[in-house]
Amino acid sequence: MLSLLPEILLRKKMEIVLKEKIKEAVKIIYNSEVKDDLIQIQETRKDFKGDFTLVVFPLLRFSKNTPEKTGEMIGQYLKDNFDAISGFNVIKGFLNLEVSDAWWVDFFGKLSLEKNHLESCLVSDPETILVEYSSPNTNKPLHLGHIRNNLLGYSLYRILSGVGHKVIKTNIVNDRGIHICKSMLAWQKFGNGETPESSGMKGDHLVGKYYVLFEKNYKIQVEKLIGEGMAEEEAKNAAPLMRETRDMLLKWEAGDNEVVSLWKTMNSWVYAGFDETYRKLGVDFDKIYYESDTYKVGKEIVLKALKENILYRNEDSSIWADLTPEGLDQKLLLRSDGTAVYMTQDLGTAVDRHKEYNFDKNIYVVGNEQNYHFQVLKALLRMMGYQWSDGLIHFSYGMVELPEGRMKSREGTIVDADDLIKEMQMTAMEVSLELGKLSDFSEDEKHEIFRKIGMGALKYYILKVDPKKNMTFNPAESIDFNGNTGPFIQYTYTRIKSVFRKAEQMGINVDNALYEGAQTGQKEIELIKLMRNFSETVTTAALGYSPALIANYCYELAREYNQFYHDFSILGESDEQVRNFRITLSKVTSEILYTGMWLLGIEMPERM
RNA sequence: GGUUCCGUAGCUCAGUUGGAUAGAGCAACAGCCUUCUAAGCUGUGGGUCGCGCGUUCGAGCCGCGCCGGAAUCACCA
Repeated sequence: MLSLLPEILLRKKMEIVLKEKIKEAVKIIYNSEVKDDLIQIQETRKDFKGDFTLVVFPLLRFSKNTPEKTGEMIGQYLKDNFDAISGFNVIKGFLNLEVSDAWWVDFFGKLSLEKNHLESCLVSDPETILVEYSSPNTNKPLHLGHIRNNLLGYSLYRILSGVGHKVIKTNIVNDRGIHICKSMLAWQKFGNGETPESSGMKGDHLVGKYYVLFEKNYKIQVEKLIGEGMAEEEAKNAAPLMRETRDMLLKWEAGDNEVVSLWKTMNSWVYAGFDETYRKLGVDFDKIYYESDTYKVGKEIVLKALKENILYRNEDSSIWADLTPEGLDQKLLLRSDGTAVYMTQDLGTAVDRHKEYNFDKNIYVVGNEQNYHFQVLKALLRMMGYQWSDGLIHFSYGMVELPEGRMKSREGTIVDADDLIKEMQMTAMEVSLELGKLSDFSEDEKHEIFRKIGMGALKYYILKVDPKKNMTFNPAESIDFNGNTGPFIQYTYTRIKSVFRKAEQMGINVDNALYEGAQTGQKEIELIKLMRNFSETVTTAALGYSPALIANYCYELAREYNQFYHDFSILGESDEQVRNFRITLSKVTSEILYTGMWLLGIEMPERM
């Protein structure tokens, strides 16, 4: 259980103190001891007057009175005995408590002094957490699905390290296996020595081209065999290309020079391509694992478990686990020809990692299509006696679909990551140029801004959705920069920055704007209330692995600020105290927006 | 068929220990720039929260049963 540090207590203080006061009230008025969980305090809904609301229904057993009367009694007690409460009203069974403006302003004063708004979110018991994300295959370029994966993984890293954990970003590269051999074989057969240099193609795209070429020719062979009267399953196995691929995999595992050399060359092309895409996405890794290393560890583990009779060998000498006692199925761990499967290497990777980092948690950012795989992985490790398998967490996120349905390589509907990134930045450029606010910037500066806006739009669009859910990626909608979007939040931020530039011109010191005794309005209080929720949102996001909570929070704060900005003049305010108060309000808003977006891996431009 | 997940406005999504009259954005329509950035703000319309039963003072949220959809159950990864 998470214990609260003093910083978060500050933010939660009102609820905690209120609870104590209400317990006191019930004790004095009704002579009863109340348990904590019967005192339900929530923020008052906007359509009612008040700041905090006590749900009185659970207390009726003590008052033996109507909800209205009970609310009245407790409300009156609080008003009389608690300075911060300036008034109350009772509607049905809800006691709405009004907190004095002075309390809010005082709270905001403390908030504005925080150097880093994440301090209030720090956990008291930091853990060592590995976050594995991206996990590409080296036979194809990255696509939209990988983008969601990378953005979620990276944001998770920011959030978890932001609240104080020691986080290691890892990537496991799927650089071996039958699928890799397919591209290699196709290149050997049809490539005529083509390289990224000779073709001018990005390496990962070039290799992907040969993978597609393989599938195309393989399909023709299979159809031909079926036409000759062979059953489909048999034809798939008997097709010459498939046999050659399997041979190649055997040679690879045996360390055949020619095959290994080709493999190294083609992989290096792919890595160069991936590095470029990662750089554009703004993600990176502390440690990269290669399955070409870990599958060996996996094999050893499997063979050891076989000796211990945890696994069994089939007649054809393939090795299996019987997971039926766990409610799962039989699982193959080594093929009859002795080669490893996906699960084998994942076993090896997990054991390797635990040896190296002794992690508390190992979070796998992997799509929900692999839910079963991770259920099996955990069960296997448990079976084999690895206690730490409890720390394996499958961060299972939903698929990205297009308005017309799933992406299908067959139908050419795969959204390529590089294309998409480029398109978003182009759109940002078009919109910016049309609005024409950046005419005094150099070309380089402008492009840096377009990049931030384009990526901000893309990242926010994807991260605002609950990771667990499948999402629809609507291209037309994703390039809309109005409403609940990344650019909307960036825009709010740049507006504040713009105010500060103006303030500077006017000779006003933004960092030290004193506002003692400033009169506040309802809108200002609303903003303070929202800002108060930041640390709790981040904490919940960290515990629930949900960047979406932070995204939606940022949106809400930006929307609230924009209303404030629209309704009130900041620098034009004649009362200096009020003006300074609004300046500080703007400053803290910009800080929180910046930090929130930072947790999502989204950069903020200073102007747009 | 087994397992897991999902179903909220025309569309995309919020709605976290069960709480008041279920919220945003997009799209449509009507307004607001001599003012700190209109990528903004305001307003209007739009809902049997898939259906039914149950638990509860109270259910979008919890339980059971249906209906609809997705994923998975490979000697693929």
